[in-house]
Amino acid sequence: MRVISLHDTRTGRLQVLEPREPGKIGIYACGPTVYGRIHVGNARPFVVFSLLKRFLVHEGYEVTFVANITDINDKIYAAAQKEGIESEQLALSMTDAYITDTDALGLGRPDYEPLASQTIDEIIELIGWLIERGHAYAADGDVYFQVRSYPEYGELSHRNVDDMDQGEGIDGAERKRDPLDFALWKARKPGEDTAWDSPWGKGRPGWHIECSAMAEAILGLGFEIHGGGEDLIFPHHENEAAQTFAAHGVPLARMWVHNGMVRLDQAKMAKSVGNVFVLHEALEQYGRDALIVYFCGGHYRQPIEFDDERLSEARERGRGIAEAARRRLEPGDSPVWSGALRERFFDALAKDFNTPRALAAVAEWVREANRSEQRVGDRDLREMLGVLGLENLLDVAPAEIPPEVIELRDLRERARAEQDYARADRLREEIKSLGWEVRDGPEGAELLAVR
RNA sequence: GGCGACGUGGCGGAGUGGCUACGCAGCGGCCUGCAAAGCCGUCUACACCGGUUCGAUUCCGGUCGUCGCCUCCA
Repeated sequence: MRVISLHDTRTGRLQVLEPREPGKIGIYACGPTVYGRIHVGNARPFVVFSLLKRFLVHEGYEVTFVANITDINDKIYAAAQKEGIESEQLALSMTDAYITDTDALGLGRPDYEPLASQTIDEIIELIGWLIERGHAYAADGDVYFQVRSYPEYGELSHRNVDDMDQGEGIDGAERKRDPLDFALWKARKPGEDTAWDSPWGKGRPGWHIECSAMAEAILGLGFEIHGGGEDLIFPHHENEAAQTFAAHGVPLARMWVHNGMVRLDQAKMAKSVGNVFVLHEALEQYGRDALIVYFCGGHYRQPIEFDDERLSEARERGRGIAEAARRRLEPGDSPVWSGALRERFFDALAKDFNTPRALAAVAEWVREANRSEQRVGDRDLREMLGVLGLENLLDVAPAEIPPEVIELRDLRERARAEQDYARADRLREEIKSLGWEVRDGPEGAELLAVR
């Protein structure tokens, strides 16, 4: 097993991955709040942590990957009301859409995808602990976490409680003992069409508590990797960390790993900014291969710009790999030169999951194969690409060529043999108009479907 | 204002105290009737100003700029 390290937000440095139990890793990555179709930005953590899991599995770990779905939230109420439907119905349909959209990424599903609405008992229990330990208080059916009762608050996001701009007139302000306090439980408000019974009356969980509860319920305490977009560091993850430690005296997670933002026009892609590109349209336009290559083309912690040039380039890179598979690869063991590149690939991933470096090793592998005189065994490349979810690039299905295209190809071959190149070129154009490209090679003319 | 990250060749994007990243595009060449694909070569960068050092793109300080969080947010 390689030594694997990742950048931990809390300590601000690379940290060696050390499991609680040898050989086992738990990953919890915050998923979306389902009140609309997800956008490319939402897809990044899904991709990053799905691929990280693949890598850890490849390295021999038994990995449990949890990605929650937040289906109770103010935004859901608001969006449902606007559409004139029940919030439960909206959450349900958007959850379905989320599954469909992320399925299309072709990376499989996380091992668990818990819903906030199905973790209410655990949430209530956790809040109970917090009250009992003096870290939370009930007020008129709401329950708040008392930030100043927890001295470590701010540890994850590296901020000082006293430095924060506080006390904006947000709801519940008059019930809070301190503007810093945040809601664990919110009493039902008029217009809200879902609510659950609790010791504090009918209501629903606040935003952060559900993740603490779901993560603990599935992965237990002190699991290895808690992840998500870096915009969640504060307050979401800070609050999660605080709640769990305050309730149990044990850290929620050992390591906090955050991905950078996807940007559109130099600004964070976000529904609130209004500059979103929805995932399913990106998938239709560029294909999942291009999307995956695009995400892997930048280090997960850096921001990446979403634009046509970058996506087209990613598609081109994917095409190049598939092209090599078509013309040079065959099933079987890879040549000796492959070993060093394979090592470079996995070493790159072991050191803070450096996918751009890993992709560089792939590129060199492909070039090496292309310059080979004979066919090359694809085993190592398949193994490498498999970790990035791109092994399908190697499975080039021989296309079904329509008879009329073959006929034109034969006519062209005859014209070429007769050195009637003008005719041959016309025939090529004709073939092209039918969606096929002719490539003349030593073994005759090949036909390729134009993508 | 506070905290954090970043500024690399035409465009992206890694990385390192001294040694070719890599990709895409361009250009030249090989191959080829032409084209495409592929291969070879080429374009040799590290915001600015100081400092440390035999030597800094890489370490330290400052300046300028960009972005993220501090309120919902992947």
